[in-house]
Amino acid sequence: MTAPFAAYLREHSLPVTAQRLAIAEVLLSSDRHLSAEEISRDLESRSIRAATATVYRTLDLLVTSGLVVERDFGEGFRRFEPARDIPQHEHLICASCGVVREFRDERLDRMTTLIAESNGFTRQGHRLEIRGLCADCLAHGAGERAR
Amino acid sequence: MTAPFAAYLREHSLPVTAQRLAIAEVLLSSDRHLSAEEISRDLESRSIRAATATVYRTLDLLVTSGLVVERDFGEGFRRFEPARDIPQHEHLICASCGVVREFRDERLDRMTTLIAESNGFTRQGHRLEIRGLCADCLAHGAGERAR
DNA sequence: ATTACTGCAAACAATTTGCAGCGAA
DNA sequence: TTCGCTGCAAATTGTTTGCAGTAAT
Repeated sequence: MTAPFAAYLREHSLPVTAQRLAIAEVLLSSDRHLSAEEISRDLESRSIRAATATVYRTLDLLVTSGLVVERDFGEGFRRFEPARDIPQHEHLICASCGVVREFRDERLDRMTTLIAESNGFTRQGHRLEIRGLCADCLAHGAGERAR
Repeated sequence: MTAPFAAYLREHSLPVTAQRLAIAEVLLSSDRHLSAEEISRDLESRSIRAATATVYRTLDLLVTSGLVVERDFGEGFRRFEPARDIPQHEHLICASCGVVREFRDERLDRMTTLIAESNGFTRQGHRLEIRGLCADCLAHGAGERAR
């Protein structure tokens, strides 16, 4: 899981350290959108120690390497997810429990390009978030991780 | 411009103070998406003094009153815009100069509702942002207010 | 008179930075 | 060895909160 990151580091003659690999491992093997704090906690639970600053510095590296993408769901902090192979996708966020579901819709690229053009802009990218209630939260009562 | 806010305050038996009116005036008469700091600076330039805390506390009031909406463009701080009468609109943001242009597209409501449903979610709302270069920045060289 | 507001400064949370010491290459 | 990394703590930034004093009702 961490091989591509190690490769990236070597290619750029940057030290391949235990902390960097551990952080990459946690994030790259996860299928969730993790915050810096969640990564720190995960490392702690695995009895791997890495200072907060190191986590942030490594996240920078992972983002510039292209292996990880940064997300901002307006929570007041950032989240990170493995880039995987999905070229562009959108997020469905449960307003109650916070679960994030990804989806892809081809129409959006075309649509946003047209909208941009009709406003005199040249499109570079877009971001769509849908908020709502997931099936679970709808079935059971109020959720927990609300915001 | 500040009349509806004064009305709101009176209806809720809350003091109508000079600071509150000044902050509402700055924001409600603006057609931009202002940050708390920009509002503070604007007040300063008009020689009106209001502490940062007061600006934030008044912004809370304006948002709960429904006269102002809060936005998060992932800049690390929030922006506020008068609610006006536009029920729902999206943002086109210039990646170079930061200018924000609003647009509306009816299809999005339907489209996002369907997408949510096909993923087992009940749609509550959505947010679409398109990033690109505005006509000006495209014509002239590199912009200034990049991020 | 009440009650809520205001400014100020301290408190906070997420993130960044400076620096001495440690560890890859 | 030589850089660059790491931990730690201090610094930053956007925002919130506690409190004594002040102003709106």
